[in-house]
Amino acid sequence: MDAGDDANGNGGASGTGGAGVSRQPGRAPLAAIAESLQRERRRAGLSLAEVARRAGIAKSTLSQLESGTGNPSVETLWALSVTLNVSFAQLVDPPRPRVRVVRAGEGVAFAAEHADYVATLLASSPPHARRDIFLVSAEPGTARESDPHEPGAIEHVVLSTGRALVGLTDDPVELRPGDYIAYPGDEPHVFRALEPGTFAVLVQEHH
Amino acid sequence: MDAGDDANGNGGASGTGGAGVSRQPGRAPLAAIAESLQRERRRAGLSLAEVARRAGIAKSTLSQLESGTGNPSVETLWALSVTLNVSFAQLVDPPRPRVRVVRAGEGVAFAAEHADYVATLLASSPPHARRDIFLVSAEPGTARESDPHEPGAIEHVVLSTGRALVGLTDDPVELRPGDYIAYPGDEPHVFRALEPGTFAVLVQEHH
DNA sequence: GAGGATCGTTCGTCAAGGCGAACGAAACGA
DNA sequence: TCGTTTCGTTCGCCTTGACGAACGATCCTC
Repeated sequence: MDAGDDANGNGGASGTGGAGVSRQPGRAPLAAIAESLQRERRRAGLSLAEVARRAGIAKSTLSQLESGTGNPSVETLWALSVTLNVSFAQLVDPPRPRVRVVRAGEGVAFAAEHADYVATLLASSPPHARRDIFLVSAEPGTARESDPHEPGAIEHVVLSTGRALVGLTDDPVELRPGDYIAYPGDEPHVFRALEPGTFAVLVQEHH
Repeated sequence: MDAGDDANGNGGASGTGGAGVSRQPGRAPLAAIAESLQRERRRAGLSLAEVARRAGIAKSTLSQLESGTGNPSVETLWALSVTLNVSFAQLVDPPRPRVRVVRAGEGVAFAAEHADYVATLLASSPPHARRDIFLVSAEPGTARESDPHEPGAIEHVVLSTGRALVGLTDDPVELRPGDYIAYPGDEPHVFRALEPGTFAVLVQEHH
């Protein structure tokens, strides 16, 4: 991984973890951490000093970590994971190849259920790519509640204009233009426009 | 760009979390680790001394960790996760739904090579699913030309506000709010804002 | 109650993590 | 060529994690 992702993902841990759990390699994956740190930093196009500054650690420390020397504390690694926008688990867990199966016949059939909610499919996922991109146009009124999708699904929303309450039904977040949110698509979630002319970009990932 | 991310991640949460970006729990979850350690140990019905012995660490150390004091190194936590048969991620991440929010203006801003172009990484891709989501903020002026990425890469752009010329360098297309374009990322492409305050959502896929 | 065994915490010591500063290497420009 | 800037590594110093031993508390049995 890069990193991240998890956005979903991996979420967690869970996810990941899951798997990983049980049999972990006896040795702590310091080398893997070193690799991940450097890869993610380069990926972001940042210098060692810059990342260290943002994470609030010494660049000498980061240098040692990237070279595989050292055994970082949880706080140090956490700060780096936050700065690099990578899930903590992903830094530590050896990136295992995950084979995912997309079952035949699966597909998110999408239709606007409510008049005050319109989603336009911009890019549909080919058989093996698993992401759909929607442009969502919504007006204040009924919220659009979605039943959970397949396990592991993740949704990303970037609000373009207006205001909206988005996220898990339990705990929605108010978004303003430019705000971004990601949440597990396999739990009940909601999209409720708070202003007329609310637009958003929705990226759905299925696994 | 790419980056990673997790944006979503879960988060980072998952772990990681997030990153800097967003606000994950800014603080390292030492309290959560403490709780998890004790819960898992009790679940296994083992004494503190026994777990310490199996993990090869001092029981005093484990005692402190379970009390929330201390900031364990990766090796120490790893040894405990193996002994308790719990994924490392699970120890660190509180097993909760991960919702990640990146507010406008937050996030890892990619510095733009040009002053009039800023891309913010919202979600980065995991190792095998590769997609990065960026919020692009651009001002009229120099165009932002990108060198080709890996073969097979595809970019999707949804314009939120303003106007922009987007697409292959040879044949860019003028986008208005709500417009969408997709083009091969492995050919030279360009993003040129035509109005001040132009925002767009960029989804990169690599293969 | 005294003795023993087990539990988890606290204390003193030592090694290692983390830091700032200095250093060499490489890339520009004058 | 020299000076400047930026990169990443290396070098002492100090703080802190980790250890082992001792300690009080609890729960037994005799």
